[in-house]
Amino acid sequence: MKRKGSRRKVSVQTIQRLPRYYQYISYLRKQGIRFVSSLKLSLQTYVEATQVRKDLTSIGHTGKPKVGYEIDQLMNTIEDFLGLRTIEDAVLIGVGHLGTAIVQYGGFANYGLRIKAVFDADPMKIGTHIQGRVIQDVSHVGQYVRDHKIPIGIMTLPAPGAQEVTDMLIKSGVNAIWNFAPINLFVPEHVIIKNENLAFGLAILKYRLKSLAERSSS
Amino acid sequence: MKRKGSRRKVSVQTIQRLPRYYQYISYLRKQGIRFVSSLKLSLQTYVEATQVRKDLTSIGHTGKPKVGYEIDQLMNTIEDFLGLRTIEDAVLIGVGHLGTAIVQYGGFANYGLRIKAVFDADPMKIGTHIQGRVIQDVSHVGQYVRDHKIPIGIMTLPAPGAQEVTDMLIKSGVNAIWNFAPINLFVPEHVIIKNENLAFGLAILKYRLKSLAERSSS
DNA sequence: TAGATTGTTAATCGATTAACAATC
DNA sequence: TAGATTGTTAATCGATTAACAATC
Repeated sequence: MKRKGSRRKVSVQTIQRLPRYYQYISYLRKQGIRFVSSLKLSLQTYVEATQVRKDLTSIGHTGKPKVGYEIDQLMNTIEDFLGLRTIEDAVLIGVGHLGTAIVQYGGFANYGLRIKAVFDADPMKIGTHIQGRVIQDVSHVGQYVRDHKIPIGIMTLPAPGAQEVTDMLIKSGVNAIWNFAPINLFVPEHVIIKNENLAFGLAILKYRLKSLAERSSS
Repeated sequence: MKRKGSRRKVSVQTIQRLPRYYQYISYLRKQGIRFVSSLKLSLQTYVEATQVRKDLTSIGHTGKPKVGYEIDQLMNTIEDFLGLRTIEDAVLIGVGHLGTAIVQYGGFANYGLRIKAVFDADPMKIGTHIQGRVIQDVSHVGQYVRDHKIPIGIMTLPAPGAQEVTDMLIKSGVNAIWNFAPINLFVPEHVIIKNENLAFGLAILKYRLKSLAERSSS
């Protein structure tokens, strides 16, 4: 394995912007468009054009003056950088509506996620099917993770019990937890945790609405 | 209305951290705990204690040396600052699994959101019920928004068609769009847009997994 | 070629962190 | 009181922006 020289560290801000560029160029590509400029990316993502160029430079991508960035190439670069082409297996725990939405949504396949098995605690659900998968008893998830060396656990279960199941998954060997339960899950240092909480986005939306109302009333 | 003097502008970073503090202190409060220190908040949210104190100062909240912050008061301050106590009405368009999950989740009520009516394009769904609401024909949503002066539209429909429905909502007078369709929606300047995309979180998780693998292999 | 667009250096800006006095 | 914890000023750090030369 050759190293491409020690790159400067890429900031978390840059990493958070990359998926947004990626979403847009995926869309352009579907339309058959082959090149994109930093200015176009800027207008679409509300990131300064200079910042776009810096971000792309920082992950080792270069464009052509007067032409811009070749979309196919850029997709490859971003996919490689974020590791989207490595397909990772996951188990999902909690087959409620949110869990079902995640299992059914085909888009995650593009990001290298494969949901291998789903689990629930509800005896009424266990044994039924969803998207070609049998819903299994959550008490068997540890064994499954161990047997299949699953690296990712997706938590779409209610908050009570979520930490317990997380602990079990980690003991069984998962490396990462993608958490949608409305609770901050704790994991040991060597485990990756991504806590999502839909209410956070709502809080920010409400704040902006409030600010809007204050502005227009003054 | 008295003004509390012109406060310095609160940064977006601070605003993004507030919901995390809020989640944690809500949890503490349920346990009957009355005070919290900046250090405890720091350990829970991975924000430096100094930063926590600065954030709280910046929204006009003060604590007591040696005691910390009174949780009830702090909840009030954050709720007021973010505007969570103002209850706003919303319509939701797209009653798939994600839409259903959002309608059913009781937690949003704490953030001042009331989903008044739900809409879908599927004739099989129109007329059926969900959580005490009749699913209405999406072609009537504009009229509904106008008649009831609804300020928020929640988009949980597939990407194709999402922009059209958004345009209609805006023409009918909504002030804000909370978008879960996997597409960047465009709105005029005076309208608030919050684009959510679950895949973005996944991309970041994948990146961390990749980095973890690289570290441990070297 | 002329002009558009990239890549990069330098300047700015603002967020974070460190240090510590104030105080309950 | 002594000590823990807040609130704030000053220092640092790094991200963003501006400017512009390079170049296709």
